[in-house]
Formats: sequence, structure tokens, C-alpha cells
Amino acid sequence: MTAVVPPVPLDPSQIRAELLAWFDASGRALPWRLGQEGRRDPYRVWVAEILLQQTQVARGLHYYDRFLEAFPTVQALAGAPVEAVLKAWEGCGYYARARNLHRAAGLIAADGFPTTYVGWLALPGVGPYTAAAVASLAYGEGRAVNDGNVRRVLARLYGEARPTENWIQAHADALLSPTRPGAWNEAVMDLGATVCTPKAPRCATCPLSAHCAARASGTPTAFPAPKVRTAVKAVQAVAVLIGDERTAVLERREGGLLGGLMGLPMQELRESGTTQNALNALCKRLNARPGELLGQITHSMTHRQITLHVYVAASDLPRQTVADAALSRLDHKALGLLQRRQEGLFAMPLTGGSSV
DNA sequence: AATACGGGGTT
DNA sequence: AACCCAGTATT
Repeated sequence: MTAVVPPVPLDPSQIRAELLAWFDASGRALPWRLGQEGRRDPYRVWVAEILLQQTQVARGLHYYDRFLEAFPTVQALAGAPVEAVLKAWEGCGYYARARNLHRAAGLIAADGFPTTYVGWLALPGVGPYTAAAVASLAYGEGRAVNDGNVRRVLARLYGEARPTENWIQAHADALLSPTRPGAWNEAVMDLGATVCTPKAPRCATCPLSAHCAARASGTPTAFPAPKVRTAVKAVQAVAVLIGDERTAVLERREGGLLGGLMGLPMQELRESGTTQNALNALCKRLNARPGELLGQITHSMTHRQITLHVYVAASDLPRQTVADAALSRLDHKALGLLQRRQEGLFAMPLTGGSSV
């Protein structure tokens, strides 16, 4: 049982000095942080901020350099087909980000980069967080970001278990360094990502621990309280594989779910419908002949648990080169079934029914 | 104010 | 198995 030490009252200028000193000594070196503080390359910052939306830095790093190599300038990005942008985004999730990035690149190529928070906010895919980040990091504008790190750091610092958006923004605005807004924003996010972490915060090394109400409470992880999450919906679907692992009939997915990506032709089961009905409907739409069941796969997304029944089918539809298309993890898993069946050829005849 | 929107990391 | 991640757009 540790003694509860009441936090030292918060003096904004002292908090700024202490966190900025920590940041100058211990901030992360990241590839989008090239150039002078508050004067970073807007293209590099913008691409990074889109890539990092709901995506951890470690994962963003995997995509960032490759993306910039493929599209070194906003003109290159604007001039590329959206399919190429989605291919570079493949596997990263939230593909509307890639579609909006490409759309915004067209606007920027025509009109130039916005130079203010308000100007950035007008671009597709750019919300309050991203606009504040680019405005502060690339143009030195005094805008406080509000992301998951900021939410957690401020909720703990002030001991607020249920911070509202207005509460977070007001406190972020009040704390923002007027002289180093970009560095301050980076500092709070670095603290949240490396010290003030969700599950096991490293309070012993935190530059703000002496002021932290959550630390003083003895249960820092109680702040903020977990967000209520919508239930995961279980859905079933059938897909048909026409072709092989190298070339197959692919369709462009429309709508929100995996929109813009390519994938095996797919049909969701109706409520209390059968896989046979769905398969027949799908093959009728494609004018294809249904074949044997290749296997089932399950795929979890944040809001959905998909069970996909993959069938072989035959048709004269044109096939595409799989390696050139941008596919979701779901479709890569479905194509993987074929690989597994071929490995099993030694033990099992090709026409010998389904395998898993 | 809720919900849809991916895929993976951490505990 | 929770809970979260440098959020945004839509309803």
C-alpha cells in the first residue's frame, strides 16, 4: 500500500517547462519529424497524420517510408491512380483514409497546401485532430491536438474519469505552449505513447507525476474510464474463387466495408439464410457455375466477426493478377485456403471434397 | 450522440 | 479477451 501524496497544484507554465524539457531529452525520433520544429514539411506531416489515425506508430512506420517512396510529392500522389494508393495502403485498414488522401491530393495539387487550421479542416479525411497537428507542426499555429494520448494524459493529470470532448479540448487549449505549440503537441503524444500508457503506466519515470491526480489516487489506470464499445456483429458470407492463387476473378468492393479494395466475389447470407442460397445467388449474378467447398475462414474486425464460406466456381469472367490488386486480409485468408489444399494434394485427391 | 470503419499491439 | 491505437464521416 503506497501513501497517497496529494498532487502539487497545476501551474500551466511549470507543466509546460517540465514536459518540454522531458521531450527535448527523451522525445522520439520519427521519420515525419524531419526539419525545424514548427516548420516541418507539410506533405510529410499530413501523410503521417492520416496514416496514424487509429493506427499505432509502430505499425505506421511499416508503411510510411514505402508510401513516400511510391508518392514522393503531393503532385505524384495526385497524379497516381487511386488503385496504386490503395495498394500502398493494403493491410493497413480504414481504407477511406487512402481514398480521401488521394482526393485531397488532387485539391492540393490544384490550389496549393492550406497554411491554416481552418484551411486544412476543409480537406477530405482531415478532421480537428489532423488539422491541428499539421497546422502546429508544419506552420507553427497555436492549435492543441486532441487524440487518444491527449485524452488519457489529461484525464490522469486532472483526475477526470469521464472526460467529454469539450473538457479535453478546453484543458488542452489551456495547457498548450504559446511559444512551442508543435513541440508541445508532440510532447503530450510521446508521453502518452511511451510513459502514460493505457495498462501499465511508467509513473516512476513520468516528468509530470508530481502533479498527477491519477497517480495520487493510487489507481492511475482508472483514468479515463473505458469507453463503451458497440457489440461485435457476427455475419456469414460466401465467396467464390474462380481461378487460382496467381490469377482470379476479383471485384471492386463498393460502399463502406473495405470499399475501394478488390476481393473475391462475395455474398452475405441473409438473416437465417443458407450458404447454398447465398452461393446460388452469387453464381447467378456472376453467371458462374458453383463448385466444391474449399473451406471456411473467420475474420475479426473491430465491429464484425465474419465467417466466410469459400467455394470454387467456374466462369469465363476475366481474371486479374492477384499480386497487383489491393486486397484485404479477409481475401488473403480466403486465397490461402487454396494454398493449403494444394499442399494436401499428396494426401488427398483434388476432387475429393472439401478440406479445412 | 451513436455508429461504421481494419487490423494489430499490449496486457 | 479486454482495451486501445497520433480519428473521420455519416446518421
